[in-house]
Amino acid sequence: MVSAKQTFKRGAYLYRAGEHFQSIYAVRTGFFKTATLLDDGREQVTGFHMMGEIIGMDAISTDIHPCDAIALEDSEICEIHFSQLEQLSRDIPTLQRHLHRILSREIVRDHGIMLLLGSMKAEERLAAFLLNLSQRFAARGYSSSSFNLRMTREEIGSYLGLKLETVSRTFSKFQKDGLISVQNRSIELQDMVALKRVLGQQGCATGKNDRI
Amino acid sequence: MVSAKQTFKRGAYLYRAGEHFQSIYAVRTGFFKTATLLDDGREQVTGFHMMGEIIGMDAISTDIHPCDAIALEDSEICEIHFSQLEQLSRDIPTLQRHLHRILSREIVRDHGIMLLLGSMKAEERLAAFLLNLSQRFAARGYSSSSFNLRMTREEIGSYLGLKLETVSRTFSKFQKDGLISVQNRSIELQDMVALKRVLGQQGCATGKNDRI
DNA sequence: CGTGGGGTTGACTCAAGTCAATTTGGGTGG
DNA sequence: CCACCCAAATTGACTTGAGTCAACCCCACG
Repeated sequence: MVSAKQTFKRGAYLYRAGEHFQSIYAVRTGFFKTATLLDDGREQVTGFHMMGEIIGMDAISTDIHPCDAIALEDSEICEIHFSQLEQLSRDIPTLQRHLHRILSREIVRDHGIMLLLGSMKAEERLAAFLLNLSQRFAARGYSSSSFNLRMTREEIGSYLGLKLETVSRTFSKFQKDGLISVQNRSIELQDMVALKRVLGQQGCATGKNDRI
Repeated sequence: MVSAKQTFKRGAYLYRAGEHFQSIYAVRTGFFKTATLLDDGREQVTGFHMMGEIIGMDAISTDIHPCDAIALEDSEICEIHFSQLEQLSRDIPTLQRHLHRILSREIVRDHGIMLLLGSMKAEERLAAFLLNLSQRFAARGYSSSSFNLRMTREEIGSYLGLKLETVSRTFSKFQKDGLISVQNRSIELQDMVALKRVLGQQGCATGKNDRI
């Protein structure tokens, strides 16, 4: 069912919008973004995906991938043939349950982002974003306070519903206030408590280990 | 598996956030909203659900309902016991596939809303909202151009990431421009082409029969 | 009949977008 | 190895769309 690992260079497409759906993919190492190209040419980022996360589940409903998946750094992927997975999950109830949980979790995550996009302001969005990345790195055994962003300011902005200038300005403000230290893609969270306070003031629950 | 229909009066809770998950629910007649209560007391609407749609799938991942589901008018519900559904879908591959499609479709819909919230402005959001409702009514054999809103301006705003005043103002503007006719909850779409143009200018694909 | 929740409208404010100028830094080819 | 180049990032000045606050209307309902 799980084919051999495949590797993808930075910038390579795992799949493209419009392609026929056959498999979902588990990120083994590296970092991906998923994004849809809008009619007017702009790109909307729908998610960032790191080690251990599953990509491609949004294609099950139509058998067509609705978005692109692009490696943001050299990455390794496990392809999971979906109809084989379905077959197997018929015989293994716990696998079946696990699959359903994963699908459902994706829905919950999306609701979290809807919340963020619908009711938070720029600083809160960025704080939520950084804390979420931090948690996900921590859960994978990396530093929770110091990491490299794999994506551009524009991609962050697209994901968070902000313009790249706003992302940049907000990072600068956080740095000025001593919450973080940024230089280019490398980030250090210097005062997580304060970052959480930025979030907390507007009241948004961030799922613990979840991609927001 | 499918228990007898249950009825819910307007304002009644189908389930509440925090309750244990056991079943998903198919709306037979009526209209529901799902919403989460934020820490600060405000409510965030995550969806509106009408005849034929399934509610509660976001609870599969944790076995706890993450949001409330509330009837916006007198409604009938079919409860679907989820572990029985899983059991059955082990024996009926087409049912299994159908379930997966439904779960995946929910993800796709959420991505659509993320798009809306992240990149559209007020008029575009409202136009998308109205056209989406119109499509869903049409798909169920009701008029696509004339219907009653079941929700308040505040609930629409919460769903679309706008304040109720903005919703009201934008309706008024649409009316002034001859795109729609509103009085209170009753809406008539008078110029769908123009409404689609409002959408089109920013470039957002609206799924055909999908709840956005 | 009141009363109150839902809705509309206006005046004002401000957060974020836009436009533009500059700096930085990584990658490439000579 | 260096110089150049271009994409990414930063910062400033200005604009604007939507939020805020407030007054008011209008039914529906007790």
